[in-house]
Order: sequence, then C-alpha cells, then structure tokens
Amino acid sequence: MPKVTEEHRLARRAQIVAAARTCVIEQGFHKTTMADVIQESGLSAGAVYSYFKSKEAIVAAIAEDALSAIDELFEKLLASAEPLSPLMALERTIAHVVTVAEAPGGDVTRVAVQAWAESLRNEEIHEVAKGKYCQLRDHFLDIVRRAQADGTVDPDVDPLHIAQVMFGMIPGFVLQRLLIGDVTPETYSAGLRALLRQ
Amino acid sequence: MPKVTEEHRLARRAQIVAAARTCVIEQGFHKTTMADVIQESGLSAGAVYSYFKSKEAIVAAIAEDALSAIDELFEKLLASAEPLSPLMALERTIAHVVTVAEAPGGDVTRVAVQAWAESLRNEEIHEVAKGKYCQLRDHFLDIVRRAQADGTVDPDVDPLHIAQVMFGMIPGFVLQRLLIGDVTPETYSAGLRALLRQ
Amino acid sequence: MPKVTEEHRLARRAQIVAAARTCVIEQGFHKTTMADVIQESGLSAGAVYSYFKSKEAIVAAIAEDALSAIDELFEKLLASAEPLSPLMALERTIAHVVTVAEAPGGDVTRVAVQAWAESLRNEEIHEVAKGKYCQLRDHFLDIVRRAQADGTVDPDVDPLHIAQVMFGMIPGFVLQRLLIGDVTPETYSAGLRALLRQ
Amino acid sequence: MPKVTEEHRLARRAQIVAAARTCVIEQGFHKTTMADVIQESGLSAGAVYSYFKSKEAIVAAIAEDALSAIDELFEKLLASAEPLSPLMALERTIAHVVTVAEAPGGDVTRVAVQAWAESLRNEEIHEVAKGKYCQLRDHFLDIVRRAQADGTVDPDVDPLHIAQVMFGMIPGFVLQRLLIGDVTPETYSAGLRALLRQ
DNA sequence: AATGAATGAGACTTCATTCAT
DNA sequence: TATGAATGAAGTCTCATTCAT
Repeated sequence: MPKVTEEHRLARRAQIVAAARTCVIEQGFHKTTMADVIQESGLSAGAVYSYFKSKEAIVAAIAEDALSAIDELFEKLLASAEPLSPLMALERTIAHVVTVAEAPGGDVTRVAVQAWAESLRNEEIHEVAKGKYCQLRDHFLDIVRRAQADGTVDPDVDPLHIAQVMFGMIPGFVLQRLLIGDVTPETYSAGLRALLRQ
Repeated sequence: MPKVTEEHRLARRAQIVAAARTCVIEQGFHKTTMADVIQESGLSAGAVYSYFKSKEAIVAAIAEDALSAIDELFEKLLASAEPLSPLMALERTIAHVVTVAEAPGGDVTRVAVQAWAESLRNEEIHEVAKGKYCQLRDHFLDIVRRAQADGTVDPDVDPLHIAQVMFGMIPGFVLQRLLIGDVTPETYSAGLRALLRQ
Repeated sequence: MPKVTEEHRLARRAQIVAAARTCVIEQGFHKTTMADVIQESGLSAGAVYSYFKSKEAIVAAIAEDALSAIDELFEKLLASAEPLSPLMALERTIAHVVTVAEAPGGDVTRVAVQAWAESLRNEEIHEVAKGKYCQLRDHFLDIVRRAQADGTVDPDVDPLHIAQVMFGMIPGFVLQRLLIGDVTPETYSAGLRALLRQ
Repeated sequence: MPKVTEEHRLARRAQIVAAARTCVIEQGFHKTTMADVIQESGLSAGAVYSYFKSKEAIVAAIAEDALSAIDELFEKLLASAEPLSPLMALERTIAHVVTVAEAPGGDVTRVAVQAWAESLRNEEIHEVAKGKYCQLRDHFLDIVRRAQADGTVDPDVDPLHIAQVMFGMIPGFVLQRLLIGDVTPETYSAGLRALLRQ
C-alpha cells in the first residue's frame, strides 16, 4: 500500500522529464547538469534520484520521448483506411513535425538531434533510435506498397528502397528548420510537388 | 626559417586535429577529454594548447572540417560544364558521402552528426554549419535553375523550395546509414529513380 | 496492555538489531546503510527511528551485543565451584568462541572485530569495549589467583600480568580464524598444551 | 624523460600516504574523507588522484603498510643466527610493536586494527592481511622448529599449532594496549614468564 | 502510530587549463 | 620552447534523517 498513488509517481516522473527536457533543449545533453535538472524540476536531488537511477537514465527517457514524438502522431494520422499517396504522406509528416516542434514544452526536434549524436556512442540510445526509426520507416513502407498496388509507383522497385528515400527526407527538413530556418511545410510541399512523380 | 616553421606548425595542427577527430568519432565531443586528444596526438598538453587556445577551438576546427567534407568534393564533381539533372546530382552526392565516410582517418559523417547537435547550443558552430549547408544547398539551387531552364523541372516553382527538398535528402541518408545501416548509394538510387520525375 | 506493548517493543527492537547485525556481518558498520537495515528488518524508516534515535545507536547496540557474547557464556561456564587451571580456562573460552561464532544469526566475532576498529574513534563504543573486556579479563584474574593459591602458578608474579597474557590469546584466535581460517579449538589446545606450564 | 624524478614521485606518494595515515589514525578509514586527506597532504585533489586512482587505493596502501610494520622489523630482529626461544621471540616482538606504535608518524597499530575490520569485507585487503600474517607466523614457526630440535619444546606437537598460539598473542597485546591501556612489554613479559614453559 | 517520500549536505572523482622548470 | 605535474571548480550521486499524511 504505497503512501502515494501510482498517479502521483507518474506525475513526478513526468515533472522530472519535463524539467530535464527544458534543460536539454537549451543546453544539450552534456552541458545539462543534474543540478540544472534538479533546480528546474523544483525537487530535491534525492527525489530526482528516487525516480531515475542516474543522469543517463533521464537522458535515455528524454531521448526515447523525442524519438517517439514523430511516430506517435504518425500512426494516428496515417493509419486511416483511405490510401495515402507518398507525396501526401510526406506532406502530412512534415506538417506533423512542425506541430510537434511548436507544441508547448519545447521543441522536441532539438532533443531528437541530440539523440542522433548520442546514438553514435551510447548503445542503449542507439537501439531505441534504430527501433523507433525502423518503425516509422515501416509506415512509409506500407504506403509505398499500397501505391505499388495502385500502380502509382513502379512495382518493380524494392519498396524498402523507396521507403528509405521517403523517410530520409524528414531529418533533412528537421535540420534545415533548426540550422537554417527557412523551411516550412509549405516550401517543402512545393518542392516535393515539383520533384516527385504523382 | 619561417617557411619550415610555418609548415611545421601546419603539420602539428593537422596532427592535433586528426587525433581529436579520431577521439570524437569514437566518443563524441563531450566524452572526448583533452587528455585523450593529448595522448592520441603524441604531443604534450602545453604543445596542444599552443596550437589551440581551448578544447572548444579544437571542436570547432573538427566540426568545420566535417561540415565541409561533403561540399568540398561536391564542388569538384558538379562544377563541370555539362548540366546535371537533379536526380544525377543527388546520386553523385550520396556516392560522395559514402566515399568520404569510408576514407581513411575515420568516418567524418559521425563528426557531422555531432556538429548538428552542437550547433543547437554553440553559436560559433551554428554559424559554420549554417554557412556550409547554405553553400551546399546553393549548388543544388544552380542545378534546379538549369533544369528549369531546360524545361525538365516546372519553372513556376520557387527553385529554393526544390533545392531545400534535394538538400534535405542528404542528412536522411547519412542518418540511416549510421543508425540503421541498410542504405547504400544503390538502394537510394533505386528509390530516387522510382520516386522522382525525370 | 503495558505488558504486551513492552514485549512488543522489545521484540521489535530485537528484530531491528538482528537485521542490522546481518547487514553488518556482511558489509561492516560503514557500508551498511539505514536503507539496508530498514529493508532487512521489514519495518519502515519511521518505525526503525522510533526504536533507535540514530544509526549510531544501532551500531552501539550491535557492538555491545557482540562484545558481550564471549563473556556471557564465560560466566556460565567458569563460574562453577571447581577450580579451573589457566590452560583449561583458555581451552573452554576458545571452544566457546567457536560455538558463539557458529550460532545461527551470523558470526558475531565479525561484529566484534568491527567494534574493535570502531572503538578507536567512537568513545561510546570504546567505553563499552573496555568495560566488557576488563570484565572478561577479571575472570581470568580470578582463575590466576586460585592457581597461585594452589601453587600451580608462581605467586610472586602480579596476577594481572598473567591475566593480560591469557586474555590476550583470545583476539589472536578470533583473528586467525577469520583471516587465515586454519585455527580450531583443537589446534589451539595442542599449541597451548605444548607451550604452557601445567 | 619525466620532468620530475622518480624520487620526487615517491616522495609525493609518501606524502599522501602519510597524510592519509594521520587522518585514518584519528578517524578511521570510513570517516576519513578525501577532502581530509587532500587538506592534510597540502596537495590538490587532482594531484592526489594522479598518484592514487581512488580512495580505496589509498586505503589499501595504508593498510598494507600497517600490516607490514610488525613483520618488517621482525625479520631484522629475529633473523640472527643465534637460536631464539619462543619466550624471547615473543618478548622481542611485543617490544617491537610498541617501538613501532610510538614511532613518529602516528600509531600504526591503530591502522592495523582498522585493516582487520576492513579485511572482512574487502577481498584485496583480506589477501594482504592474510599474506602478511602468514609470513609473520612463519617466523614463529621457524623458531618453534628450532626449539623442538633443541628439545626445549615437545617435538611431538605440530609446530604450526604452537606458532598459531604464539602469533595469537600479538593481536591481544595490541588490542589491550589500545582499548585498555595497561599493558606494556614489561607486564606482558612477566605474564609470559609465569605462564610459559622455558 | 506508522509510513515512506522527500530532503540536502556532503562524499568521491574528473578534467580543462596553467605555469614553473 | 616544450613539458607535464599540478590546480580546483564543478560534476554525479548517496544516505541519515524528517515529517506530512
């Protein structure tokens, strides 16, 4: 019989993750200190460490959140019955990226970029990233297969290769948005429509 | 005296950058310590600090190198007189990415991903990244303009938007190659050829 | 009511001491955390603190127990009417040490060694240790005096000095048993019989 | 070509060990903090950690020193050609213990008692303690064998058992000296002469 | 009375940088 | 000029104890 409800525990955990995310968005994983997270969360060091056993665990939690963010809503948006052309799927994904990025709580795409870098030297995060992105890519794979069935896309090309290229357009949008700042769903749509077969 | 000394200085500098790159490829910017770089370079702490005033300066040097790597050869490859279709330009760029990544001295694309993350909190690296990537994107812009002049690409679409999408395919290739590992210039070519108007 | 409650209190106290002893035998005083004791006892933090005002108080209680262990049974064994030679007294004491050490609840001699170390910087435990060991030594003193009266031992030597040497054989047995492991009451008896006048 | 001599390094190391020993004598292994050792040594944290990789390593070094202290001089004292009776060997050992204990630099017997306790939960220190004490006991074993050859000691008793009892008298002296304080080489000699066959 | 979540001082250790030699 | 030992601020994490519920 815990003194506090499971609800309370989850709320505290979320509070810590939110605080940590805020810090990471501003300073990155490595410049964010536990003292920053503790202060931002409004809890004590001991409290934070009773929810996460180490800084690494917090980083992993935030990274997983950020890597899931796109796919989470992707499922909702694209899992509808009506077939979606590759172009429309990309347009909706890009639009969703911006929605998620501009949601309150800070731009998670900044955390995702951190997670990409971290994946290169942290096997745990690498596994998460690989898993999440394969899952996301599989959604594009479904769309490609439907389009091949429709005859909209050449059925003789391996659909995985097409899904690779489709998925591969997302990080480039995220990166241009963060580093250069002149891309929007509208500019990307225009470019896509000019470049892609339809 | 000045000539030899200057050469010597440059050689030393390159030696330090190479050592630091090796460390960064394995451990990332933040887990790489100056002690690591000093050991790997075979120089003394004092020597290293006489060439770079801080760790941050070394990081900036490596980041700049890595962010330039793609564009450097891009210029050589694409600055030829004959017009290049968007598809071919992308194919050559992707092929070049892999060439550079597999060159001796370690996979610079790993450093580039580190640099993306670092750009988000380090204004100096941000400026470099933005500059290098705008420059690279401008090359795509040229190609798009020529294609619009040829009538191969719709002339009514803002060529920048098309260049954005083209440029935006590169980071996605790099990322899938590092995180998932199942993309090659050949799979990407197949996907591009299926997806793009020609 | 008071009777039952008092019994209850004593049982709880014993439960805590037993739990703490288990921890201390495994990890020593300092590596044992209150969290360990709380978990091992099956009580809550608040409960444990309602029986002992601090970790130090628990440590003191265990130390006192361990330092008393030898003497407790010593009294029973040696307080008989018949005179005991120094040799026999030592043999019985050594035998008793092993009995106590092998009793269920864990080897208290391990706690005693911890208490020796702790005595050097904790005045409270020092007082307890000094008191218990003087008391134990006094039993040897009685035996020496009887032996001097019998003429078995030289009456011209200060009996305290003889008791010091007799008492001084016990820690060496305990230590060799714990650190080296090749001493038993039998090997010690053989050594004593060869070495001591009888 | 190190910038500092080996001599210098050894001196620094000794400086740290001496500082740590001072702290440990006052406060024990666990209450001694690295900050204490750093302050007492007059060096910086970084300097201390460049000579010892952890607090545990310093503790091990001090423990080894303390456990060796008795045996070191034991060898010098007893390795003479002339045969030494068990009684004389014990007397000289006890005298040596006091000499060592009263040497400048602090009473190492206090450290030895700490090491006994630490041996029970630290396998590295346990191995050192076991090794050193077996070595010391072997010296008593030699003496016993000579005495058996002389006919001074019963040749039918296992000499190891006799050495166990002889060795076993030393910790008891050390402990009474530290905890009770009324033993001296003279009182112990008197007791030994009254108790032992000669 | 009992619980156990929360506190926060303080422990150990690292590492970018300097400067006496 | 080059060296690398030394610095010390700052980082991560622990744990004895308390007190709101």
